[in-house]
Amino acid sequence: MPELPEVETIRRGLEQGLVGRRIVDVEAAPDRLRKHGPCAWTEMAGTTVTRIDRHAKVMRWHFDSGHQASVHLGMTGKFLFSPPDEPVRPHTHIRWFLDDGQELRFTDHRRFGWFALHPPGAPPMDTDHYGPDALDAAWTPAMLEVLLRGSRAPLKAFLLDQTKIAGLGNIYACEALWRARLSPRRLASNTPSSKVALLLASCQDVLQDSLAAGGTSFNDYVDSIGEKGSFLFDVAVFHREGQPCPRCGAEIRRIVQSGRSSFYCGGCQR
DNA sequence: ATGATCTCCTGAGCGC
DNA sequence: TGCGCTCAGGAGATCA
Repeated sequence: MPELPEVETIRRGLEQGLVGRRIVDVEAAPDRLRKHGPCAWTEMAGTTVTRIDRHAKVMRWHFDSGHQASVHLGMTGKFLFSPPDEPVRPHTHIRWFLDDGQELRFTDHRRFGWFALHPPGAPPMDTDHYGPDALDAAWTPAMLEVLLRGSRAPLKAFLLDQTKIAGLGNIYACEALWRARLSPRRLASNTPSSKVALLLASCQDVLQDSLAAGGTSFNDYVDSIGEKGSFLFDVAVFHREGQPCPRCGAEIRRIVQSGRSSFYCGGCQR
């Protein structure tokens, strides 16, 4: 489940292997992904990706033709560089044939991801409704506090809301709340002022720590070269129901909030 | 207007 | 062993 650190790791991998390479040809199955933008993917043939940036979990590819593509990996989206003779895996939706003889392949078996190609002069608006990227240096506790006070959702739902703070997913929302010693059930608007700075720092630190470790390697996450995350990132509560809290020893609980699992320590998260 | 729920999709994991 | 059921979850659509 790629979240911000995983997407950033993949973005860096693509920056190494894709940027500056001419795309000789593209083979695509247009109906296999849930959203593919106004342009046919084959319009990428003959272009070169000049830059890749990222907002939250969405990558933006810039082409020398002026096209731009928004890319979301959903739950299971993956990019893999492959030699051309490598067998094509099931659920491969796009293949880019590069001028160095390599292929880049996009696979996504659950098809929650999207690859939206937009024409020159019509920049994608896919993330216009997003809040600032969680790692944006411009964040201040005061900004976060305004958003918290204006919400009636539980803290966990608040952190998952990409229109407020963009980039956190289920894993890091759980982990950030644990670090801040805040219960996922607490209403966002009831977050004590004295805790807002800690919550912001916890969100950013958990993402930075994971990024430093190459992304959490849960389930089937791999970076663009096909390597698993280095797995150095230590998860305190996520998927650890029934185990002792590494901080206070109380049992880690699992509850369902807005249809998603929240893991937290009933002992030290208030 | 806001938050909760439903929906998409498929493989993994489980019980019988 | 193998079938079939449930679950996971990002985020847009829909409901309350």
